[in-house]
Amino acid sequence: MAKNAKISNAVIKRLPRYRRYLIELKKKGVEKISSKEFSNLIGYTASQIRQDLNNFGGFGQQGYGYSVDGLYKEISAILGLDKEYRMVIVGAGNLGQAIAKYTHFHKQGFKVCAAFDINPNLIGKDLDGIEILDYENIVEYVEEEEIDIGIICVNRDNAQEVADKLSFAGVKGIWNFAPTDIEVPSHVALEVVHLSDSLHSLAYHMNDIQKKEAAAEELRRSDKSARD
Amino acid sequence: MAKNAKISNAVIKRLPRYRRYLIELKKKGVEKISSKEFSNLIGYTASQIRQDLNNFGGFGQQGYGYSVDGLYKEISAILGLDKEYRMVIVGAGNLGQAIAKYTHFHKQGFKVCAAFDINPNLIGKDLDGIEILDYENIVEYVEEEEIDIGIICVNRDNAQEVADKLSFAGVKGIWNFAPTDIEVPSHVALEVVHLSDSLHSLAYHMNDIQKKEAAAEELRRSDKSARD
DNA sequence: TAGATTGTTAATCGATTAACAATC
DNA sequence: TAGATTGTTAATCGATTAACAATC
Repeated sequence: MAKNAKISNAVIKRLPRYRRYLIELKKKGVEKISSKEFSNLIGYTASQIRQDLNNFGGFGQQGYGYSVDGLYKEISAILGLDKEYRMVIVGAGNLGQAIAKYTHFHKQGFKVCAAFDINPNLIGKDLDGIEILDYENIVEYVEEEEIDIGIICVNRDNAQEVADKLSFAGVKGIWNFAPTDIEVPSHVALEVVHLSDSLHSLAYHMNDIQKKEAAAEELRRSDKSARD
Repeated sequence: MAKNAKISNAVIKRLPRYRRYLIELKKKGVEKISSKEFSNLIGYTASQIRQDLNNFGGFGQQGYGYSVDGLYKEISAILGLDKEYRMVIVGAGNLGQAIAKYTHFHKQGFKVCAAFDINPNLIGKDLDGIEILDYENIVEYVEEEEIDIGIICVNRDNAQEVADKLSFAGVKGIWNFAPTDIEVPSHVALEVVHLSDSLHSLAYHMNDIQKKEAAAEELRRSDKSARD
């Protein structure tokens, strides 16, 4: 059964992934799956899968496994994906516009209701049905339209100011794409996407692989010369 | 001094963040910082900061602290940011176009050389100086132009095929934005940005906060009625 | 030199994996 | 019922934090 203990973020971060694989299984018509079969598919240990799921409840059946559809529905509910979310984008530059147009989120119940900017050349424009409005009016819009999530796509220097305004206006969550760290009140959830950090991490791993390959090559070379 | 042991990914993921704060400090003209001062700023413990840095070398000086500029340069070098990287985008839809136009990466030495698509309506177009080319020709382009990184912005179903082709063509790293897991050869570095997963995680935390607030409210209510 | 702060070892904490009794 | 597989406790592993000797 469901526990009251705090669930670690490592577990939460795995849930969307479980859910993606369950969607694939459903598509293939698979009706049940054991933790061992799931382990082979998703790459987590069977033990970890059972531990993770048991944080939320006993969704399986001994001797049988887990119902694919049942588990899909449970995880969707845990993540809150049985609800609809209303979002605004702040900063209608390239990234903001791309997210506005990215219909993928809309299909999953995350609706972009409007975008906001301070640039008079952008205000009034339409992005595939999503209007760019004046940032001046964001607080009343968020209140009146009952916006749940604010997406920050402004530059680094303005990110905190936008986060403060969104929090004040009453959003429940902030999705930050600005390349800086921001602070939000404890009643606002914060999720960060640091694209630059991600790219830097990629650069590290690329160089690490190169370095290891060079070292291995050096070893072969010196081995060979020792044999000669 | 630098160790040979494998450095955990948790450490690597913190390096770009250290670097961001060091840039801010440099801007402010701060020349040295102790692990304790850095801890107050960045929010990691002083102990963790010293541990992290000592994975790569003894960059500090006892009794003094760390040189801001020196540490910035060391971390930049560790991440491989003292080099230039040549990138291609595969999939010139909304996201691909946004990344192509996002000049932020270019400033940091990550140059988008071209975008690729199969859509005849897109091929030949120009995205702020970046041309959209025919995906047919991607292998020879990557080879001839010595591309280091492939950015996957195609849909889920085509992501693995694209990853295979990029790996075959000789990229050293793949940055995957497609909402699916892909496999790459061990000599290719892989970094993933799962936007949907991130959004789902945000949804979880929003609902978690709401649930806790509701529970706290309920507690106050029942407390009050017990007192009455 | 005395004070400050690192580099590094030891202790703690938390997350993952293994084992197995419960049970379908 | 026997076999399979979960739910859950125990053991292990790895990452973080604390402590302190080394040293600038």
